[in-house]
Order: sequence, then structure tokens, then C-alpha cells
Amino acid sequence: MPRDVPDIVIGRLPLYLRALKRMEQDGIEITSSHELGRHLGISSAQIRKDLSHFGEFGKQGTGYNISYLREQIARILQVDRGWKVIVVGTGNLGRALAQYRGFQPRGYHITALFDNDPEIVGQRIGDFEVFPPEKIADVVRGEDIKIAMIAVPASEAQGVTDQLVEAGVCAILNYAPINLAVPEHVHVQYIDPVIHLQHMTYYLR
Amino acid sequence: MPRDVPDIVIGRLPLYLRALKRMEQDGIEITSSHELGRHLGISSAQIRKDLSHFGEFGKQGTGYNISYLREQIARILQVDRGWKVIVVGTGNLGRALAQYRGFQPRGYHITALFDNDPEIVGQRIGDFEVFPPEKIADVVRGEDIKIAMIAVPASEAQGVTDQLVEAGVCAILNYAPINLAVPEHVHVQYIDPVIHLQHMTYYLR
DNA sequence: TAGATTGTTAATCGATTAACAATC
DNA sequence: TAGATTGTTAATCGATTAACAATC
Repeated sequence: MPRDVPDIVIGRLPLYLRALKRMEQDGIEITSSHELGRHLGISSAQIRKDLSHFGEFGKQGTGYNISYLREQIARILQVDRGWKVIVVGTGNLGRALAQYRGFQPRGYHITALFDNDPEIVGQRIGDFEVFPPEKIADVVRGEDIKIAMIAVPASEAQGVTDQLVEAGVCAILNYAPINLAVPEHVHVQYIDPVIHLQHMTYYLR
Repeated sequence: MPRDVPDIVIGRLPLYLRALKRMEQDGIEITSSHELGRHLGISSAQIRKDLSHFGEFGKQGTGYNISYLREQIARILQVDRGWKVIVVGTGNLGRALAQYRGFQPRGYHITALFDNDPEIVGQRIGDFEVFPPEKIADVVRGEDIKIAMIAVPASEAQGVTDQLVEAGVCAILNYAPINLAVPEHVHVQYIDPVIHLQHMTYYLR
């Protein structure tokens, strides 16, 4: 596996994967960098360049076999197997995440929920029992969890993060509207809908 | 107002705004590009360069008055006033969005919900009545809505988008896992948690 | 004043695009 | 074969960083 592929390239692979899956569902078998680029609104050259970091997946004159390319990108991203995920915070957002039907079919399996409200601990939400924060370390170690989603208020997010990192989590999807401080080896992605709304609001003039 | 500021700069302004609000809440009154950069994990030079697209907001030797800079960035982004937003789709995600407490205080006011399920139309969710899709055009025009959030299945997202655009919406926050085709003047931002998870999963090796 | 920090210019770095030989 | 498309190199473009005069 090549070292040092730019992160911006890695960030596009999931988009390629999503588009390829869609084409596959639509019954298409072959595509080209031009067609794929049109679907995604990016240039064909960029797609070919991005893929070239990892190998040769197409055929001159023909293009790409969709299911083959889909498999290869899934392998590169390591999403050709399942990953267990925990969710911390069971407010509206945490509950919605726990019940979201889109994780399972794409290989992310929610394994446990956590909340610090004693009223909620022990309840069931969807298919899961809610555990107290003190159980995070046990579950993460016991189930070999690498990935967590944070859906707690901003004021609690850094504390939760520290616990998760201490327990061995190394990928965090943070829904709290705050920047997290983490060690080098831990990866964080942020989702804050208001940030996206504000970005677009600039152009409403 | 300057024309042609790079979109990547616009995309960082909401992050600056969020950090400044936090500092303000913490009772800090003055900051520097270095301190702000440390909070956000970006260089001080980048912050100064970004701000220089819009004017001069600091004082040599001292730094930036936080509440002044916050006001200025809010003005630039046009988030110094309220915006009405509609939500299409009332599944788990749509409901969570409708009840999310983070929109109101940051100036985004959910005004109406839409769903195509006759069982759900007419019900109340939180503070809102659910309308059928045929009412989209009326509400968007009547209430002068510019911004919509899409929380319907991927298969319906493009159709909903076409209706929204036709009605006059020009900013869309799309939660459906699919790329949308829209006219030039319409802005789209995407939120798909699985895309973020897959991005991070690459590094779990 | 001495120290600190801005705003801006120029240099560097990295990403995207254009172009084309190779070849299916 | 003729036409099409890849993978890759070189050129272009744009974004980030370094450096520093201005000045509070």
C-alpha cells in the first residue's frame, strides 16, 4: 500500500465509492473517468490522477469495470469489512444516529450507546442498552472498538474525547460544535450543520 | 464587499466565528492570530491572510477585539440576522433536525416540515405541522424561504431538489447520500456521516 | 521606548489540469 | 484498423507560509 497519499485524495475516495455503488445498482457495468467525473462534478483528469496513487484499475479504450473498481476502492479504504462503532450522547441526535439505517449496510455497526444521565442509563434505545460513561473503557477494550461518534453538548465533548482516546479509540466523528484536541495518532472528522449553513449564507446576496 | 474571495476562505469564516463566540463566552476580550490559530489548528498567517480579504480588523501590537471581530465576520457571512429554513423528510433524521436546539440561537429558524407520507402529513412534530410536498412552492414563496435541508431517501432527493429549486430555494443542505444536480446559482452542501467514517477508516492500519 | 502583532508581499508548496504516448 | 480511454508527465494554477515593514 502506498505511503503518503495526500489526505485530500483519500477524502475523495468515499465519494467515488458512493457513485460507483449507485451506478452498479442502476445496472451499469462499465464507466469512464469522464462519466464518473460528470456524476461527481469533478474533472476526469483528477479521477485518473487520484486512482494512479494506488495502482492501475482501468483498461485503455474501454474504461473501468465498475464492480472491480468498487471492490478495489473498498479495499483501499478498508471498508471491505465491518467496523464496530459506539455513540456517546443520547439526545435527539444520538438517538437518530442509533436508529439510522444507513450505517449497517455500509459496514459500520453500532455496538453500544453511552450517556451520563442516570435517568437514561439502563434504558433501551432501539436495539441498544445505554451505558454510563464509566463503562466506556471496558467496552472499547472488550469489543476492540476503534471508532466513536460524539453527540454530547459542546461543554462535555473534550472530556468525552479524552476518555475515548485513553480507552484506545483512534477515529472520532464529532457532532459537537467545538474543535477537539487529540494526540497525533487520533483522527477526527467534524459535522456541524450550522457551519455548512453559514458557509452557504455568505452567497445569499 | 469584495468580489471573488476564494470559497475555501469563506468556508473557514464559520470556524473562526465559532471559536470567537466560544472565547467570548469564556470571558476573553482580546485575542491574536496566533492564539486563534492554536485553537483551530491552523497557522496565524492563514488567519491574517483570510481576514485581509475583507478589511483590517486588528491592531498592531495588540491583536483583535473578540466581540468586534465576531460582529464583523457575522456581518460578512450575513449571519447577523435570522434566516428561515425548511426541512423536507421527517424520518429519524428529519425529526432530529426539527428538534435540534442548535439552530435557533445561531439564527436559523425552522419554519416548516414536509413529508410525502399521507400518514404523517398533518401530524405535529415538535412545534411544526407536517405539510405535503405539493405545499413546498406555496410556503417557499409565501415565507420567502431561501434555505432548505433535505432528509429524504437518496432515491427521492433529486426530485425534491428540483421542486425546491423551482420554488426559489438557493441553498440546500443535503443529508441524502447522493450528489445533486442543480443550476449554477444554487449552492449545495453535503452531510453524509458514512463518507467521514470511510475517510478515517483508511488510516486505521 | 521595547515588545508585540498586524497586514501584506514574495516565496514556497501542493493540487489541478492539459496533453499525449501507449494500448485496448 | 479507427476510435476511445487510460496512466503519467509537465505545465499551470492557486493556496499556504515565511518574512518583515509598519505601528500600536
